[in-house]
Amino acid sequence: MPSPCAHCAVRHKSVCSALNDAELNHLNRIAHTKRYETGQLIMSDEEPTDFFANVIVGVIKLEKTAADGRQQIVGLLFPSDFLGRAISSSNLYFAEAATDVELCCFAYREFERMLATYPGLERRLFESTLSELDAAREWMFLLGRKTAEEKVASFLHMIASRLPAVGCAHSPVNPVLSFQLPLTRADIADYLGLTIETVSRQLSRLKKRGAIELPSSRVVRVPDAAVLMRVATGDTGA
Amino acid sequence: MPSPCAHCAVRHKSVCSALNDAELNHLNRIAHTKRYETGQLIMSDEEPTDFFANVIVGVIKLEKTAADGRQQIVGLLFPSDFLGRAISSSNLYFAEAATDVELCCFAYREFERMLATYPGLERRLFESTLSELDAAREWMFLLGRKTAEEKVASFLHMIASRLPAVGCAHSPVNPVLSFQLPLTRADIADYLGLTIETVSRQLSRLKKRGAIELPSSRVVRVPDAAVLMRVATGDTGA
DNA sequence: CGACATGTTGAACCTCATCAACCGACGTGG
DNA sequence: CCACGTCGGTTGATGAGGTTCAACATGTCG
Repeated sequence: MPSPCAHCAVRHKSVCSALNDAELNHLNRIAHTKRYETGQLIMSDEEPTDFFANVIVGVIKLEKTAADGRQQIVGLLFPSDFLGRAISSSNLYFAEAATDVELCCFAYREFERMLATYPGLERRLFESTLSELDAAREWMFLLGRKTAEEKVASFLHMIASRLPAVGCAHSPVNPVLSFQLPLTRADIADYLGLTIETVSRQLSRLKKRGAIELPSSRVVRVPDAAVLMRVATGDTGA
Repeated sequence: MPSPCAHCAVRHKSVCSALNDAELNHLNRIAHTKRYETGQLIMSDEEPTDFFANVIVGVIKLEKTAADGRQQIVGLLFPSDFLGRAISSSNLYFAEAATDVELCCFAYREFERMLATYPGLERRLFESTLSELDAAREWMFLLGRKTAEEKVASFLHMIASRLPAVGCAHSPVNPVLSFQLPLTRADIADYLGLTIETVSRQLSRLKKRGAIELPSSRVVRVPDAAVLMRVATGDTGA
């Protein structure tokens, strides 16, 4: 009998890709699905969490909050991404569902044991941590050096490339990108180090420029990804 | 005969701490020392590098550059830190000596083999990567949400806590921190997402406030680390 | 319908970037 | 030896980009 994992949407992109079928069966035995609604806390920064998880559906924010209320999103998790600090003790940020979320969870203890048993798994996790580090550093450049317009354009470009293609299947000929924003304006602002007003204004600006269309406030169409990319890098024919 | 590593300054803090004496001897056989002067390129973002290294002496900048010349430092490496992406292929940033630097280098191939042989080593490297990720995310908050004054205060506080204690040994009673800045104003600006002028002004401001003293432009004294910390977090008795 | 959350737009303000002058230290060459 | 240029750093004047405060629009839910 085939493992339920065989039909998993993220089977070949998640950390599970490091495991063969037999090993996957083993992993599957300690796994269980969990759902969260938009806005729910998934991992606290105050008390330790007792599980790891693969993101199956939805988007998760990793966020830092200061005593005075300032917030900064320090990472986003998409389907196939891994949640939870392998090893580690304290969390310096918390995880919250940005959309409705479905996770494939592994109890802490048992997953640690799997890590020890299958070295490929730990290596795969290491690789994904290195990717997170790359992404974080990319974002450091954005936060420190990009203008508001570049930030918003970069954000849209990133979302367009990371979001699993959904809803744009109806016109396979036309390479127009169209997607739903998984984040509110407030979330986007907290991700880009801006205010919601500035985000809103820059979106309007990009629309006027023709770099994007906004059929509704949460839906974005990108007629030409290259144009958006050029705005994102400040490469405006100067 | 004791391994040369026995007297290494970073023996117990670097990744080497994962190895016992015999293993260390093995590692030592593939190691060699390299020196760089301030400003020298250590790892390029264009061509792959053929070695990993422990930082023995000095400070290294990890830096990103955009086509139009904008720069952002995305990480600093201090003695005992590890340089080089275990695994990985391309580098998205380059490494440059911020001060004169001494490295303990390992050839790529052979170090990879050691990683496979001693799983503790890979795990130790994984842990240090997680710490880097934490640091990067901490810095994302700084870049996105802190004011110029908070940024500079945070930077000084970070340096004070990471820099190996040197030169302040003459007054063990008084807990005054005093240290040399390993970075120029331009570097500090690139690390904080500011301009050199703003960095300079904020340093003067902190001096006027009494949060720091500046015996010379590169030497900082911190009479009270708690005061500096409060400025760094915007906790100014509001 | 009203209450509330989300998003847009306008006007005033402020922080920080920009441009520029200046200082001291250092090294070089006439 | 001093004139000179360069480099790192400081300080001032000015202005732009983003924040703040505020009003308004839109959509959803009881």
